[in-house]
Amino acid sequence: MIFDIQLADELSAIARLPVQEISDMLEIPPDRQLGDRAFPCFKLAKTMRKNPQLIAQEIADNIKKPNFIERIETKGAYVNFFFNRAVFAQTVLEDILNKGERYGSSDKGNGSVVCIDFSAPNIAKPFHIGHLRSTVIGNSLYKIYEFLGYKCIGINHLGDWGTQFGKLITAYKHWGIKDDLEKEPIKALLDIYVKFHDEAEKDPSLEDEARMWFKRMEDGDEEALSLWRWFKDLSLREFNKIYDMLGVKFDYYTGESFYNDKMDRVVELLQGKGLLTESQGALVVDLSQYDMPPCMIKKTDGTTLYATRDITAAIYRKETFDFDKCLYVVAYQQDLHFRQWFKVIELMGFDWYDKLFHVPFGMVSMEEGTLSTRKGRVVFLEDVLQKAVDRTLDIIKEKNPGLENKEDVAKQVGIGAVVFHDLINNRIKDIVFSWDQVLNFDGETGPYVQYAHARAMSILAKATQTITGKVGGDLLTEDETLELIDLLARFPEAIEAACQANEPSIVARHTIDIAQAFNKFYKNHMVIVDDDEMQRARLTLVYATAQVIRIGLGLLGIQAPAKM
RNA sequence: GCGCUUGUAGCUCAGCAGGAUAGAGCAACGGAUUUCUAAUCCGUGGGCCGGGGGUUCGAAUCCCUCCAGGCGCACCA
Repeated sequence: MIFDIQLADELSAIARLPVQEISDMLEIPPDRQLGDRAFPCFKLAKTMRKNPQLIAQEIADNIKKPNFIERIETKGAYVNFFFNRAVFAQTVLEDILNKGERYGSSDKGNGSVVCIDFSAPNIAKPFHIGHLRSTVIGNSLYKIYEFLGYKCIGINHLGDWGTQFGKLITAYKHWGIKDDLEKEPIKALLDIYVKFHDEAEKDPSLEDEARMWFKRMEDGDEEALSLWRWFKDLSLREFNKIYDMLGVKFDYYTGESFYNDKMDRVVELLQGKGLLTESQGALVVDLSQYDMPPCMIKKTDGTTLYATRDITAAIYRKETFDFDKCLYVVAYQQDLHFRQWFKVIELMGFDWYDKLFHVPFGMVSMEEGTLSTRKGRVVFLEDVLQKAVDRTLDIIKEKNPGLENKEDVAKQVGIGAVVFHDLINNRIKDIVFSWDQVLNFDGETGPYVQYAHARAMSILAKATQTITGKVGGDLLTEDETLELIDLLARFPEAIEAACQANEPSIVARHTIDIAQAFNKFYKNHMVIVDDDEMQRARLTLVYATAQVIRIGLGLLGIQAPAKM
């Protein structure tokens, strides 16, 4: 934040430490009574060989006070700074007013390219709650990076190739009904897929048939390929329904099949570098000196694997987009897989190996155990979204029956609740799916934030004054007001931190904090009051708050209805 | 067995490039609405920050070790 930099500047002049270091040391006291910012002097004690309390006192006595600091106190080894609340409010709100919906954005990225590989569902398999995380985390990272000036490329690396399609074709040939597939494609595909596994246990020849069909696909057989294409189209149509609901877009849908004709070259490249060794009939890159199992490039039967495709895709993306960073938003189960093939990229001599990042996230399971489509232990995302929307609609009918376009709002809020629920905690945490938690709209939830925003919008609509350029910071000095403004002031830092850690939850948390502070402010201070100046000042704060909440939600891929 | 990861209130979690008395939400109980949306707000109770060692002026945070859970460990993706 600009203030902290200014403060660090002045401190740096006295403490004789670099501004950055000082700025990192600045902290927020545990209690506002102590001050608004604090500078601990313990560390200086060593270099200056002096009692830290004395140092604190010296700093307090000698520092040139920036204009937004009203007074300075010391307590023990801490120098505590108290804001001039009027100046602080004035400056922060002016900044938000000026930047509008770009508040918190920057050009830090300077147009450098970030590829984000996310979502990547398997074709012909239902989109369940486990697939949601990659989708919403990736989508949010896309927006965060873009907001900070990066050029983002969202890639949906569809699971659209492999033996499972041989199975599907076989199953379709035996039991498929075209009408079912057109009507409810995913469910029909899943049905025949499950049936295939049941039948194959009794009649193993079905497996051979499936392999035969996949071989025909790989050989370019038109019948096999057109069925494959049909399945893929049907699936994509279904996936797009969900992506539409979530408001998620991709720049490319280059799935696994896209790299079929590009892998030979990579295998040759590996060969040329002398990295491939034969092991039990398969081709692998030995990684034993890096304490990892070998990375398999070709199976005994000569077909390629996941790693082969990932390596190929990475090289293709580097050549095509010249990315500065490539993020893989994939569950943590695959940690080893990524470490392995990142190492292979390094061994191949590509100096950009350190620009590849696995962004792992925790598992979703059910109380009964891990998700398993085949065992029927699965919750379809569409059902979750639908239930959340239905429940929202019930609540709206009860609480706000006069609301127009109820259905639209219910969608925004219901889906927002599900998305927010997935983004609020650190990505790495496992989630045990619970309807109670997903459908809870109280407290630290998406609807809570949206509600705060709607309240703010409602005030703006009802106000008798309008916002002028004048902020009236001298009227915005109460405790609750300062708390809110300080959170607004620190919002840009939260976005930076989220970007640096590839962690959308940081934005989600901060946005919750703002909503909370706003609700507190709302409770304690009437906005629409007779005093015109006061009304205008508070209105400005309300306007700024709504603006920032909207940005925060937007970065999470969540909408902010004006009424709910 | 080895590797990655998690362990903080009854539950879900934040805090973890060390800093002042460990914070939220949910659940429970008790309050607040003739005023801008009560999907809200206020209050009460609830904690050997997994255990033990170490580093430090200072450790939930860093290091070591142990314990417990999750995940992974070549022909699936």
